[in-house]
Amino acid sequence: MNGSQQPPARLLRKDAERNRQRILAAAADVFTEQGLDATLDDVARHAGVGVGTVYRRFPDKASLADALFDERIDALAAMAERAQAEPDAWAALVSFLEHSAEMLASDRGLRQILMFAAQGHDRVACARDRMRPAIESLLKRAQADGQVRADLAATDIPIIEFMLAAVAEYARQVRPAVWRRYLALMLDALRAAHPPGSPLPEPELSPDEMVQVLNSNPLSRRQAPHKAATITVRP
Amino acid sequence: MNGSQQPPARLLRKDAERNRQRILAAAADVFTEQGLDATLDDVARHAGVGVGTVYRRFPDKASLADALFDERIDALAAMAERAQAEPDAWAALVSFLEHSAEMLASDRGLRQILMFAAQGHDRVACARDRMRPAIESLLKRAQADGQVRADLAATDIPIIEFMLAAVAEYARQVRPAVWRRYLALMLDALRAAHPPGSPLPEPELSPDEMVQVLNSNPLSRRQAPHKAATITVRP
Amino acid sequence: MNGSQQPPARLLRKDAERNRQRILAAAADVFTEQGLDATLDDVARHAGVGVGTVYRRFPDKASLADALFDERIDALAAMAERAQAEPDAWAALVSFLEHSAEMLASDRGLRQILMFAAQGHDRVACARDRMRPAIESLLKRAQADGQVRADLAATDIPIIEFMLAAVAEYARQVRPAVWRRYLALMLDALRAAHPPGSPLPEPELSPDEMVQVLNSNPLSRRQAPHKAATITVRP
Amino acid sequence: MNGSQQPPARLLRKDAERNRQRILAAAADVFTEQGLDATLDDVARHAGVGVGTVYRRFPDKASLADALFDERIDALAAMAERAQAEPDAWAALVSFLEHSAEMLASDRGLRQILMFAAQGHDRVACARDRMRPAIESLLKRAQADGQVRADLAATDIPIIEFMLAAVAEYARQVRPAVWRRYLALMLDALRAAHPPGSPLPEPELSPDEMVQVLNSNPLSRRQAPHKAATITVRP
DNA sequence: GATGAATGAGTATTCATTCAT
DNA sequence: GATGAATGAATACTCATTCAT
Repeated sequence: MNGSQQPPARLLRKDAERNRQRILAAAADVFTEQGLDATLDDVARHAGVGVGTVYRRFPDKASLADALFDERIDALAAMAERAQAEPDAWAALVSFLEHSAEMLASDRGLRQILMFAAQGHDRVACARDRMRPAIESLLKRAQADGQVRADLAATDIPIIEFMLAAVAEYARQVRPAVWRRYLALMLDALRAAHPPGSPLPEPELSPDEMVQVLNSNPLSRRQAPHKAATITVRP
Repeated sequence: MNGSQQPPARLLRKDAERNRQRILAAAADVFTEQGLDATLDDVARHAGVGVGTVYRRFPDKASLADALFDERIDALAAMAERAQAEPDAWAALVSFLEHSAEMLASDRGLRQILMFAAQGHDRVACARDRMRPAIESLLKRAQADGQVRADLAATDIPIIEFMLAAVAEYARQVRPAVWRRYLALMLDALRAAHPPGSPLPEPELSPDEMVQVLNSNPLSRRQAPHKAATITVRP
Repeated sequence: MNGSQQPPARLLRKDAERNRQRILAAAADVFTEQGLDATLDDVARHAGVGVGTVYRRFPDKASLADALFDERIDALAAMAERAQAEPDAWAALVSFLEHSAEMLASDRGLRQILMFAAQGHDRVACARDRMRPAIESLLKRAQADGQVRADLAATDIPIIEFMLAAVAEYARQVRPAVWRRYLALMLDALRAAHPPGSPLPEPELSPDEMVQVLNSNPLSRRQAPHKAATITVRP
Repeated sequence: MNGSQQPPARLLRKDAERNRQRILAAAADVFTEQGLDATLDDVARHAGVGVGTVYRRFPDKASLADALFDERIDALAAMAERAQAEPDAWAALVSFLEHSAEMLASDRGLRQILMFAAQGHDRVACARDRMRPAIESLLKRAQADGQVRADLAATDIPIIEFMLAAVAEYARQVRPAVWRRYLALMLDALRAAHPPGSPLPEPELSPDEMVQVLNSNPLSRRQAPHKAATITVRP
């Protein structure tokens, strides 16, 4: 999907890299099927390696989820960039929203990572950063064309995706495509042609706040992963 | 304790009912604060009863969550009914959406129940049924007045609530009120005044499907816990 | 040994108390045989209960060790008090040192608790406090009689015990009684009759420092046991 | 790497010896800081080699610790010999006791090896043997001068060191120098000038017994790791 | 020879649920 | 009926040791 596979900083031995890929693939499978509650033992079994191997590549469960997230964000970023090619600004934005929602709708693990997982670290921030310019450009262009309301911000886009992902998760067993209905609703809301009922009452989340949101979510509670000093205050 | 004194069944039931209420109240508190991950021991402690008592009243954790859900749905239904009093049809609908979203935004447990919990039984279906007429009436009236697009269905309303709840959960630590921004967007989408960008592409979830959705969600999935027999042979 | 069994603050149900005692006895056995590295599963198995039961009574492994320590300290305190009965001040001190070293020499678990375990909490401090008066009185009396050098402090006594325990641990398999040789040496060092080679070069550990020592030892690293706030400082 | 070029065995051994030294140095560092619980990966990383290389040079962790012990015993032996230079016999003995205790006090790993580690092989016995003559000579000379009690044996000296090491380990975080206090006490006990309270009650450990002690200590106990076969039958 | 990847039994701890008192 | 004691499978993660590259 995202062609040039982002290799882990230092090049791994060929077999190690193969295992790394196996693990990521297994994690994708297992998380997609069972959600993030799946055990790493399960992932390891699926990958045909020992748990130790999983832990050698990813310091903990959250990191594995992050890596997956990271990889998928690349795919989303690529989508955002591909969408720019679209001649019509509105069509470009819609195309991005639709394709990325399709991606979210078809991958339970990704959905859950998006909804719950996150990392106090740079990877996710980086990932977000990688997406942001493309999204901003899509949005600005549509706003410049007068096709999208001016009070919409770039950070609204991922949140809208998030809402659609929530619907997809909710109805996944019964009507996996029903999120399209709400995407259509949302698109109507984004149009600028009509006078909005009222100015949007809350400022958008700033990029900083987006990071904080991620850091405040469950999987992030990751205790100081590597030799961090821990001070304990008794209640 | 009062073993020898056999009180009439009625009275006992009254006593039991008091316990049941205590437990529900405690569960509300505890789940609201900590989400559904709170332990039943915690709930029991809050309620001032033993865990055993909780299990006497509710067959398992999911059922307790269901009962809570059930209760809150009553509150939502009441809200929907109160909203009818509003003279303006649009204002009535908005009032309902806003107040119920406020309720969801302030109660983590309820949010999680809405998002994940459910149990395939009649209680939840009944609960939904209780809400439906009021919601339908709110919606129909606003549609009749031409204030809301005609292709909106009654089942869309809870799903919109659900989307807002997802946002509230997501941003709870950082911007607990940001859901209002997306409510405003949604309201613009609901207005009928403007020509919709396109007809809504997916039919709404039917009431039956809403029930199925609940039945398909995590807390229900509880398969007979994996009880694998393990035989250990020493060398 | 220490007659009136110190009951856990709140009275336990009879069966629960029985289990508690079983667990303590099993822990004593197992720790004595294998040292503190024994697993709690092992202790539970020895006690004929499930691990969960052990965890119900003792929040973690260290607490179990503490409880044991606590119990034994009672026995030591009793010894110190019994020793007071001895008419001769020197004989009293020697009797205490000897009997308590015997106790340490015969119980590997106790030795290891003394050497490594400890608790950031009050139990151990309390335990120490329980012993201190008796030890101080034994020592002061012998010093008043001119039988023990004046520069010896009450906190030196437990440390001397500790040194003997270390020897006992070291030689346990080969010459379990050899500690007596070093006790005799030590006793000679304690005598005041002769002019000391030089004043003792380091001040004794103050009672406060004794507590700190315990708190700084491995088993204490016990992370905030119950809902303590944890602040994590990245390196 | 240099596969095709077959260097003479000697050269390889030289290279290997350099690695061996690196590993020992790294182990010294790491064990000194963190004690024997440090992982071999850590040691290897510090040494700038792979774990495999460590295993090529030392059959297991215990052997590495042994080798270190071995090396340090050399340093101790050197100390003992240097101490002989001291003109006064008592001063020579004190100098040795003090300097070797200082060494133990400043090296956690060495302390732990002394206290716990050992391996039933010849190396450690040899090491002990290397020290013995110097210690015996120091002691005999002081006894001949009438400065040290006659019933003291050469094997008492390492045990006294051991006791001081135990104190140093115990109080390391709070009062790292407090062992000097107990050294001073011990020195008073060693003096022959005064009539001993009583003859020492246990014979000293014989050199043979010293070896047995080492062989009986924890790191050796390593039983064939419990490898229990586990068969899991799903219901 | 050197490397570091792979292994997997082992550990402390949690929590839904059952059952004796 | 109520209580809370008991249970034990399950989970994330570690590390000594082996082995393919």
